[in-house]
Amino acid sequence: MKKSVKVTGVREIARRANVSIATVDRVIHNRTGVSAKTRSKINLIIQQLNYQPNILASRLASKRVFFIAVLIPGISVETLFWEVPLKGIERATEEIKQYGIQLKPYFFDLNDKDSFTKQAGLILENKIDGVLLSPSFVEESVVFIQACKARNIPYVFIDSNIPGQGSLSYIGPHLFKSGYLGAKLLTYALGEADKVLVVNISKEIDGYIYLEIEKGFRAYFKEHQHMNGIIRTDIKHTDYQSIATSLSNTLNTHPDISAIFVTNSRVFSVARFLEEKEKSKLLLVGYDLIGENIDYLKKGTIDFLICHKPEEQGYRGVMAFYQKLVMASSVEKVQYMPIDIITRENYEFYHN
Amino acid sequence: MKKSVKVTGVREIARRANVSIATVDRVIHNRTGVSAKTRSKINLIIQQLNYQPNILASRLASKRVFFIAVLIPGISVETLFWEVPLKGIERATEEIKQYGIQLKPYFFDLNDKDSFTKQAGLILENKIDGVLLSPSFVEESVVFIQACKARNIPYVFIDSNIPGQGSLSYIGPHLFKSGYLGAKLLTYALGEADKVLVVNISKEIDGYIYLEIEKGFRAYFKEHQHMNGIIRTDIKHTDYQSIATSLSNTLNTHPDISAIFVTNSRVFSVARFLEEKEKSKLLLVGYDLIGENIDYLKKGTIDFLICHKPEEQGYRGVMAFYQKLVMASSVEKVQYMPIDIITRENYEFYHN
DNA sequence: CTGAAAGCGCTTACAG
DNA sequence: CTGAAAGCGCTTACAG
Repeated sequence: MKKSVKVTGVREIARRANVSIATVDRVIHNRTGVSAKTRSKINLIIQQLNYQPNILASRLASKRVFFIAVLIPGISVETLFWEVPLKGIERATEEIKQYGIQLKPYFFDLNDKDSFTKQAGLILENKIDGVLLSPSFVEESVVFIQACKARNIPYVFIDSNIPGQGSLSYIGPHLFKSGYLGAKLLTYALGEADKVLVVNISKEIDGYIYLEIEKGFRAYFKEHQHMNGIIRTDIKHTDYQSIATSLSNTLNTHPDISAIFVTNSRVFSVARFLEEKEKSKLLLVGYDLIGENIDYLKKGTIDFLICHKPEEQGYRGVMAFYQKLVMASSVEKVQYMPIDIITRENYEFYHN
Repeated sequence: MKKSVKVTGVREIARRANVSIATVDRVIHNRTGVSAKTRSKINLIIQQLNYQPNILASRLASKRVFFIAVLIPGISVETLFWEVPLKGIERATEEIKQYGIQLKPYFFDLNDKDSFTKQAGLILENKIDGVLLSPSFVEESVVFIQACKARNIPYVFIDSNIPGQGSLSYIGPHLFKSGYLGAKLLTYALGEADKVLVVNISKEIDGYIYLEIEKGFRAYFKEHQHMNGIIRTDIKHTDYQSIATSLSNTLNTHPDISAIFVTNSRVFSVARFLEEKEKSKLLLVGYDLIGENIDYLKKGTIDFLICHKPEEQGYRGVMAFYQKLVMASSVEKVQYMPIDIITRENYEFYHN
């Protein structure tokens, strides 16, 4: 059997540099213990040959396993949404487990900032090579990623971003433009003098996410010089009764509201209210393809749902680490997801 | 250095079966030259161990290269659309070339059935392991895939389907539902008595694709008991003058048309006509995010573009073969693409 | 029908 | 700071 004919492997580099392949390996992986002279000689040859390491051989020979911590909200009745990114994370994990990447999930409670901090602390106790996280709580996230930085652990944001924090990547929506599109969708049912209602149902009303979405929403109306008044309602209690009471008040005060924009996935509660009050004709737009929302979309109570490819966010989040750690290639710093417009005519193709 | 501790590799199987690893390899790959007895003994052990071959090692050791032929329309001014699937094909190829998959493109002319048949003939002259094709010409495609079947070559359809032909996979839109959604989009600007116009600009007016789309389109109006009349115009010559003349006639005959649906990417020509005649206010819906369409979308002359993820179609088409040939795993028979609704507010996130 | 051995292109202790 | 050699888990001629 003939010796390798590959003229661009470590063996060939070693031959040209007059060193052993072990030394070549040290240079390729930037390890210590090589004289500056040897190092630069080898680097030159690597350039000349345009050497691309064989990932298969590399992963096969190496026993090293990369551990990636995943810090996202746990799945509850209230946050079914997070099922879907998790599914994407699992799909990616399945695809690349052969390459020695292992995921460790840490779930926090979206109603409890402390749970985030606690899980973040647990992550730091272990030896990990990366963190995939949803920075739902901005301040707590910043504290955590400072600690990651100090330890030289790369991190990737999904779902929402904290700009300027040096993340390996952000994978998620352009929130401003998402709100902007939401406003546009409302206009399909808007008379000249009609008012629109923005509903925010969340304990975290001042969160970065909602602020960005609302900015985009208002920008649309401003740019298009629509004279329609924008009413805003904040509902801090997420139980149905609180929501119904609040909406009842608002709609009584402003009978000329003809379209409603809900800034998150709790739009189904608004849909329920409209059905009960027989106001289903109001145009209703909200977020996310969760089961309850789909029901109202099918019935026509919800007219549009906006989605940001949650499954793909999870998938790409894991893949970002695969690219960096296994392939040693660069990762796009910002990966905006499409802002999908979902109606009852096309929702089935976005499900899962 | 310790011997492998992996208790589930070929070595362990060989040890348990009291044979050499070469024989195990023969059984794993269903090769001949193993006695029935030995074969079943080994298969049993494989089951017991739930053995999963190490793809890395397998591809590293094997010098075999899989050749996949790609049979799609060439890119011309008229068919810029096909740039995008090709991009997806190239991206996938780049990702998996390490695994010994090589692509060979064959381009045909969408205006010339013979060119399809000719390229198909060229493909069959070579030794190939799979074909990725757009079955733009149904009859010619059927002839070709019969030949593939006879040679046991798997094939994958993208962009449009020929159902019941035993393809490894179909990756593309659900055309009926795409037309159905198109109809829905038109209704956002429809008065009770308005008429809608369906425009088909193509030499191949009776193609399977257009028929399916139109079926879905008409189904929507029927199901929703809209009384709006549907006018249909076929334009067999794709130059602008022919299109303008034809549209001019139709719109003069039916001044009550308020919305237009173009069944393919040539919607930009209709947009140009509307602008020139100062009829930009008509609602206009068409297909595909090609440059010229984007221009009119931005200006508001085109209101909606429908897209079916052309880049992903190409990407997944290649990956289907990777899954089958390299991973030896199963492939989903039908992979419907989302039917994306594109407006000027969200188009940028679908581009490329 | 079956097996021994070389090899795929890397990485990893270990010895010096 | 450097190198020789074993090994990762498979596949592939070749010999019998």
